Amino acid sequence: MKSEPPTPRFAAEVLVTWFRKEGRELPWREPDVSPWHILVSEIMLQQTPVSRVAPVWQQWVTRWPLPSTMAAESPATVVRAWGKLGYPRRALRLHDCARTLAEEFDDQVPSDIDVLLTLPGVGAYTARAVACFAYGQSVPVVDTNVRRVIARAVHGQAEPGNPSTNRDLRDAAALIPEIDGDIFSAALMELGAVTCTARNPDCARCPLPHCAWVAAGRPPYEGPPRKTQGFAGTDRQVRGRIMDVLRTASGPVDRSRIDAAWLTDTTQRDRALLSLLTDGLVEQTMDGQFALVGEGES
DNA sequence: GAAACGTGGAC
DNA sequence: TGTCCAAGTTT
Repeated sequence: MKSEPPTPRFAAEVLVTWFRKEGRELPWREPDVSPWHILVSEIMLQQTPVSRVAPVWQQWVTRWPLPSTMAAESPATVVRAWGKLGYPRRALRLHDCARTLAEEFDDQVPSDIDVLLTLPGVGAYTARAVACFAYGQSVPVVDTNVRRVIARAVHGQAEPGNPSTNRDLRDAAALIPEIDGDIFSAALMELGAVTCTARNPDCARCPLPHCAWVAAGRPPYEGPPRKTQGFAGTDRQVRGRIMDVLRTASGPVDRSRIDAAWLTDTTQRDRALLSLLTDGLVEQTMDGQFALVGEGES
């Protein structure tokens, strides 16, 4: 007899059960982790792998137990503690966020998605991740993993097309069960992170009772080539070099130290430095030296 | 919607 | 060795 695809409800129960048994024991998933610390983990995890986030997050939890304790620090201190997680503007925004929470939210992280969205560095993903993981709300949480799982299991495509927040949220919302919706959202992400991965999806271990992509014979991705972002020789690399000099230094440095960080193209070097000043990551001191913003404040 | 934005591990 | 990829947000 012909077997129908299982109902979404059935698939959801299977996935929730799988997650409870197989889900990774990540430090921010431990009981009694505060919403503030979950928010910190989510910001750090934006485009940065779990393995690199974990040790830094552990230090931050101990060092800054409340938004107000972080807000009391200079931006330079926070950016330096951010280390080499990448995209240091995130550290700056998180510091801003801490200040906002301390001053306007009584040191508490709001639970309402629309309020969360007003916080610096908090976008469509992070707002829902906090609502779901910190407050147990049954809401769709769409990251790159979820988009990939839905592309495969639901749409039968090897890879998702270009992101579309509204469409992606609708897709994910349609799958959420009435019971354990928060666990389900976490499970969907986890499946994409550990099993339904970008490179070598481990279909043999997939708990889903039905996958449209597998049913179609795992056809290769058909669609416009996705834009790959280079790095070597870009302004981003130069910014990274300059930030590394400033993070490593204990205080303001001479212009010559900045210049030594990128010798091949002085125009590009100047442009990168200017962009760091514009971003508010770097500042120039009265005597013409350069430093992480707020260096010497606290 | 496109482009910019770090860093390092894996293949 | 070079490309791909990682719990996205902002402009």
